[in-house]
Amino acid sequence: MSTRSKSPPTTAADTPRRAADRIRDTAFDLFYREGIRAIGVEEIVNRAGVTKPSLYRAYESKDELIADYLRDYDERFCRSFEAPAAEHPGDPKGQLLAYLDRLAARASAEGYRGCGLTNAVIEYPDPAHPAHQVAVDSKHALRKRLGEMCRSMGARDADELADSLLLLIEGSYVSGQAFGEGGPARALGVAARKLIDAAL
Amino acid sequence: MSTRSKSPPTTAADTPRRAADRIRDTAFDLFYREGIRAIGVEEIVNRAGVTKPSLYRAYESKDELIADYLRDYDERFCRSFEAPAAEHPGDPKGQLLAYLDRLAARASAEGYRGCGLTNAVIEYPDPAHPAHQVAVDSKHALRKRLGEMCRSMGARDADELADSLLLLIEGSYVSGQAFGEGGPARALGVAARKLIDAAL
DNA sequence: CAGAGTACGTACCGATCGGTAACATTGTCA
DNA sequence: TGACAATGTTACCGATCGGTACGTACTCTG
Repeated sequence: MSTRSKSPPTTAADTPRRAADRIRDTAFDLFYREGIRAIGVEEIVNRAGVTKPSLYRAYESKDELIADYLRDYDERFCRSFEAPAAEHPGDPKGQLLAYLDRLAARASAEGYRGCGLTNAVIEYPDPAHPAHQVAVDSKHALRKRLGEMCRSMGARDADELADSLLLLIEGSYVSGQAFGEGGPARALGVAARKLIDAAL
Repeated sequence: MSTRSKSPPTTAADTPRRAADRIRDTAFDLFYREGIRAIGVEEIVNRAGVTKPSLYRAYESKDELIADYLRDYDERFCRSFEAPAAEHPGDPKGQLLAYLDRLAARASAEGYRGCGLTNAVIEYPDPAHPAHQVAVDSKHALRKRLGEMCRSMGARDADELADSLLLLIEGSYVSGQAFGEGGPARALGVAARKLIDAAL
């Protein structure tokens, strides 16, 4: 992460930190929870307890900050997606289901805000916008990764199974936001298992 | 512009029309294609060839216009969702699959922009915002309707099947935007058929 | 201690946002 | 003809948008 500290001899690990770090963390939180277009740079710096020039010293534009937020989101997503690998070594089906089950729980709980990358694609439909590009790249990587997992679990039409699962996953992201607690994402686990088992 | 005077209830169904109607049509198009937050009232009236006061004579605020757009969208959606009923009378499964197949085709084509209601939920995560409310109400209605259809086709756990299908549908909406042509929505039809058949 | 460099804040910019007031113009119908 | 409703015209409002010129405080080094 960003603990390249060479100078903070103090125990700065709680609140103070560098301005750029506070901006990044605050932007991450606000962009994710409230939406990117809904949040102005002014609000970010206010909540971060810094000032605008500090933001523009670290990022050359708001779009750059947005792109950085999305790259950060993608990184965290990848970690959380691959995390179950350790618990289920050599068991791609188990790994995938572990992620899916945790997703189902989060997505059918109150206050869920879906996937920041998916949301970004919708907020920025213009393919030329950096936010759109970063988010779409991430989605392509996910699709590919899903295909590999399905292939390595010996599915008949691995790509088709992967796409079906991707639809269920993306569906969970967005319907979690529309339905809140007890939303349709509760069906994610069983549906995925049915599709996987039918393809093995 | 060029059309000489003759605005009464003549055959004018092309361009002139009432200002309020042009505003509504233009807003529909722009909100859907570009996103709601991305479009200002100025751009709407410019493209509609009218002026701002005309907009504010027809709608008391931009939020009102947004809500009206979403109600309009919901109306059209319901029509397109129920349309297959005529072609498949007394066959809920056939009706549902007919809608799904058409959705799969649209959602895996270039330039698809998903569901305006789903997009609105993401653009306006605040449950107090009218846009959020209209969109969420529509989604609840869809979930209910899906449940009825699954029940009337004799599914074992109709609500669970309905939720699974809803995940696939919403997944198609959003991933259509991220992947464009040849996206995962092409798997919608087969996945839905597998889940339905497994539940009958 | 001097000076350099880093890190940050104060105050401001022009543009655009959603929204409005006041008035002129038009076409329709009686 | 004359009244009315609908629309356009122009100019404006305060707030907020993304972005910046410039001054200041700290700290590290010599």
